[in-house]
Amino acid sequence: MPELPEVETIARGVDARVRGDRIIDVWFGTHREPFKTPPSRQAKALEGRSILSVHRTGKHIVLELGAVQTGRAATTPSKQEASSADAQWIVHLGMTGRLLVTLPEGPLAPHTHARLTLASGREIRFVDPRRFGRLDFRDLTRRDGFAGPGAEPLTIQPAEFAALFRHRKLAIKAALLNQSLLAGVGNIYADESLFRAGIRPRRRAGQLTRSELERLRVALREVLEHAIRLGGSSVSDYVDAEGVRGFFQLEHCVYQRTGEPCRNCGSPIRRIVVAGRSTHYCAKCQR
DNA sequence: CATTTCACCTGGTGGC
DNA sequence: TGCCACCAGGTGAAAT
Repeated sequence: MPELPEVETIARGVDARVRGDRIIDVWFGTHREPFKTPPSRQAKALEGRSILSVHRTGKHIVLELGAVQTGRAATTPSKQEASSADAQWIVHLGMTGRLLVTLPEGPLAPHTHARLTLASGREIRFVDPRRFGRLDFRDLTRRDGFAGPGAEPLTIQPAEFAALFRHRKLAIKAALLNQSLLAGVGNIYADESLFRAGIRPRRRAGQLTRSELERLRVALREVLEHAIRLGGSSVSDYVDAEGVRGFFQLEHCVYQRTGEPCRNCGSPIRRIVVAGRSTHYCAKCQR
């Protein structure tokens, strides 16, 4: 379901609701797929920890966690900085995952795999029908904090961006989807940014000119920033932490618009398959 | 090593 | 209505 703008929207919403709260109880479902770290170990490690902050890295949501508090429950939210976190809970939403902050009495959605009861009375829920999402606990006293290999598309500079694609023979669309190059770009924003930059998805990454690459870098950043402002794209059932849909799907120029007229020139949008994924483009506007 | 293909899951849609 | 093929926002292992 979620690419960078959707994950950013969710992370911001969750942060606003649970920052400074504390995890007092953890329930996990019985399906094994969502758990990178065994669920029994994750549950034990999460219980009692305070949530210092929540943020996005690539398509991952990272909860920065403070040490387990002993004795009486703290009633005042922690003022600690994320830098003092000694653990992280890392959530990847896969294709259909949702991370919701609800009240415990709220209706339980099918395919709910995790419920974290908080001291405030709220609850964090992870729901994922297809079970492609992943939940992972990381002990920062034993290893470094989570960081994917891919660069952040919102802040990468021109030279570094160009270097990612140099000498590569694969299609630029496939390269954009490779999370170890850029973190956070998925099928929607790969297609939309290539349209905005006027570049055909099948062009070989290493053959793009310097100016085409710079157009692509700027187009990608603008598309992602615009989508974040609109709360992401709700193609089928994506919702943010409050269950609210995004609006960027209304502004898609090519994604899932096969046969419809190009918003720029009117020619029909084409659908092809690149890197095993549906790919949409305008043959006239993209060269 | 770089690149491509496919399996992993459930659910929705559209054709017959 | 039922059955089936196909499609879906992702990724990582296996094959090439």
